[in-house]
Amino acid sequence: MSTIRTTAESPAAHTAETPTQTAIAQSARELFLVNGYAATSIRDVAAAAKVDPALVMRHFHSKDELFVRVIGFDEHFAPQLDDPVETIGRRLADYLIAPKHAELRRTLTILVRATDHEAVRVDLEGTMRRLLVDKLKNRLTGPDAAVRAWLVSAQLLGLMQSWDMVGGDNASASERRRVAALYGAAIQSLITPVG
Amino acid sequence: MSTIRTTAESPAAHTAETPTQTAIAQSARELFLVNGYAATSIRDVAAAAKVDPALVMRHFHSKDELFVRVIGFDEHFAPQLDDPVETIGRRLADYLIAPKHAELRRTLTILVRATDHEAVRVDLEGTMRRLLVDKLKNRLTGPDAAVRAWLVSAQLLGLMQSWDMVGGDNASASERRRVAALYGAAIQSLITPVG
DNA sequence: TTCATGTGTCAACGTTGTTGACCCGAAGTA
DNA sequence: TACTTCGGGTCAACAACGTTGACACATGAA
Repeated sequence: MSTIRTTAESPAAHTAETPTQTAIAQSARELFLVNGYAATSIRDVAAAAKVDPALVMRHFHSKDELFVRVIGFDEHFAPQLDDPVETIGRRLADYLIAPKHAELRRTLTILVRATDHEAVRVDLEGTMRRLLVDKLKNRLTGPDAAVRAWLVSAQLLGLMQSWDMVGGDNASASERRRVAALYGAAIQSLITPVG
Repeated sequence: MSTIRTTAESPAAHTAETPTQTAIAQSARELFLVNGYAATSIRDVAAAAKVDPALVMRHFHSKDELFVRVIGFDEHFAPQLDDPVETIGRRLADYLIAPKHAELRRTLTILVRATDHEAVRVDLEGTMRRLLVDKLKNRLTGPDAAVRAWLVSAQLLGLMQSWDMVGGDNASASERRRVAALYGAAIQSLITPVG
């Protein structure tokens, strides 16, 4: 957990405006990433940002909205999707599994876990479509391009879920390579099917 | 939603003992499946079962424990795992996507969504290992059998998550066939890898 | 009888997300 | 100048939540 760092370029810094809003957004992102959605209260966020709990509501309207505004991830998938189609699967798996992308993994894991709340579910669906599915769809040839792109995003979300459950971040470099090779091939089978 | 039915053979009926416990368990399962974890309160469950809220706690100790006891799924994967290894991927995809297995899909979806709570996460990991990963692992030949079995379970959970997000239960029969063929092949690429 | 045990009831606790009334200083307008 | 408007910020309270402890009652064992 302590390896998670909220960088200066995190989405929180982009969407907030006043210093107070920025402080709330950063505190919220840190607490959500470490403790998850349910275990983070608005009062916790307010205390960490040293503001009144009601002020958090004034600026972000609800816990759902605060979470969605602050837990976004941006443009992480774009570079891999510009690869030659034959290698996109492996590149996506490599990227998601790389030690340096622990914060992205954590973000996706926390996001999936919060989908019990409809607003989060809608946001995650939209973000995955915008950042991954729509772009990937345009690179695909052959039938069912849209369905195949969706199934790739399903694979990625499933990997994040299980990766965290089995403590994947403790895996050795060689284990990571094997997972990347295996899961990359499984993704690739949707990008360039043999049938 | 209204298509979900809690059958007489649901796990709730097996683990409960007294009539009161059975009534609580059945009400809880129905409400959790329809409304999800967060949107179902213990008071809701108690009202549906016509008992005192405190009695729910007496019998099930906490909301987490109630959820885990009541939302289990049993032996759904066993038949497919006895297939010839060459067809397990397609069979798993077919099974999960079949209209008649809507309650299993709903169960898995709700379970994944509740993994924000650690007790649920631990239970889901254990159940997937017991019902799928350990059995599948023994059928696999070649290197990394355990890792490959885990990645298959990751694929299945991911499919459930995305299937619900895009409203898969409204898909036509031909769309289901295409998804089953495509995703089945992706699963199969982990069961019998080419490399 | 007496004791223990398990079922069920009731009122309350502490915490949660959320709201409405209020205060204040800055900015605009007459 | 005086007056209004508006957004930032504070405070106390609300209803709902998961959970607990004290209590009542029945059954069966000793």
